[in-house]
Amino acid sequence: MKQHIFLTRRPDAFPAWNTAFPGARRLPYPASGTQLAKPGQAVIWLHVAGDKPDPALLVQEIALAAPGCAIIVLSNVPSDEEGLAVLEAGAVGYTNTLAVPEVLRQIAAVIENGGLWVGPGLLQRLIAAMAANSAQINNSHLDKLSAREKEVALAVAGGASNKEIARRLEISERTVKAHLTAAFERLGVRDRLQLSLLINGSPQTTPNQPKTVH
Amino acid sequence: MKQHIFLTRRPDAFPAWNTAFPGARRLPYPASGTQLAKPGQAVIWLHVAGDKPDPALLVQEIALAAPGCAIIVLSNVPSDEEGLAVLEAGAVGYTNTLAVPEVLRQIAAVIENGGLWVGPGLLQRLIAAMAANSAQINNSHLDKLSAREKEVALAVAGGASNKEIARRLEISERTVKAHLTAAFERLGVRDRLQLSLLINGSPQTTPNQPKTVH
DNA sequence: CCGCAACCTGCCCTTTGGTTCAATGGCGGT
DNA sequence: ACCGCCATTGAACCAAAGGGCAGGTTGCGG
Repeated sequence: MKQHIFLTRRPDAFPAWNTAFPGARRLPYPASGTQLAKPGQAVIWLHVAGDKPDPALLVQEIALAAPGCAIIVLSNVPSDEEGLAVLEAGAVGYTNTLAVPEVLRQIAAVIENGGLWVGPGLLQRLIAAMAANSAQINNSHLDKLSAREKEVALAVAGGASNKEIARRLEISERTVKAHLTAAFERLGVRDRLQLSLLINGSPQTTPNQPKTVH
Repeated sequence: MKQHIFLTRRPDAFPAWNTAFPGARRLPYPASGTQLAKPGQAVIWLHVAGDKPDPALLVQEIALAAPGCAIIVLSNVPSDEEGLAVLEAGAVGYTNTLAVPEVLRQIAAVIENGGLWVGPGLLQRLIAAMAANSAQINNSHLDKLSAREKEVALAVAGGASNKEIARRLEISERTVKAHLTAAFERLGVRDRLQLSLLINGSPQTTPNQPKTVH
């Protein structure tokens, strides 16, 4: 079992930590440049209260002061944004300051096995976002279009005007319009802007009324 | 401790599972419509070998057969895509079939505390993707616009027409156009479509000639 | 008070986008 | 040969977008 170190500005509170790890040390934030722990020999629990020192920056500093040590952030007011920021900065865990000892030990166990600990809420958001992301990559909408319609639709999704597309494909502007009208119909959108949102995979696409099919 | 059930097509292998959970049952895949476990009373470990039955669909079926039960997917050939798919489908864990008993117990503990278990590799990818995503949300372009211009710009980026925006903001359509003209000018774009691409953070935005400023 | 920026609007105009009603020709399947 | 799908186009038309000109209000800092 590695050495556990709690970093906090208020060294007098939070008995849950002592309960979870009786042998842990409890320290104030270290000064920049100091050595906090032997490389890789400790687990750092970082308590952040507000956003006065940017939590993400703090994590990066601590990482320098204790190279190779796992850093877990405990936040008084956890938010998905903050969690994302600290994890991006290199933390391996993010949870509420008020977590009960059992959960703290749980997290420690996961971290010591090389895992990352993320709260269910944030994780759900991550998964949803990622799924939406991959959905927009192999975006099946284009399969509904004919070869030529696809070309035109992609050009529109890139921001081109009808005239530009006509020049690029060496067809008349009228034909561009014809392909577009067909594409709108097939994809159930109203105009080129919504076509673009659909193809580019906008976060929140308004699901238009699909217009009576015939 | 809840009942653990292993679902696999090959009921003869994987002694690690028995080691981790000596009292666990081991069953073949259930037929559609059958009741697999009492609602919420079990943890289902689902072993998937290839992608013959789509793992995600399988998860959804199992979820019906054992409502309220946590489902953890064990994959012979884990991949980020597969992990993402099964988590999206409702699984609460995803790991390698070859996980050692200690890790299996670890996962079980996390799941029983209401957590989700995701391998570090996938999690890292999720975080990176999410970070990229949020970066494009608070994109600095909007800061160049006035409060009102920002509102209409966002509406346009969502696919709204001038008429709709006018109604929503309770201003005349002419004013909407005025705000838009100003926004185009400030952001150096030509029309609403390119505005949308800029704000929604299109992958490859054609960086238009910024039109001689004056 | 004056200048300035933001916000709001009407009138009128041009350009672009989108549709309706056509028609022509190729190509593959029945 | 015929049908369906696709690509192409013209003429005409209407709606939407975009912008020039002109004019208002409000609020804020010098």
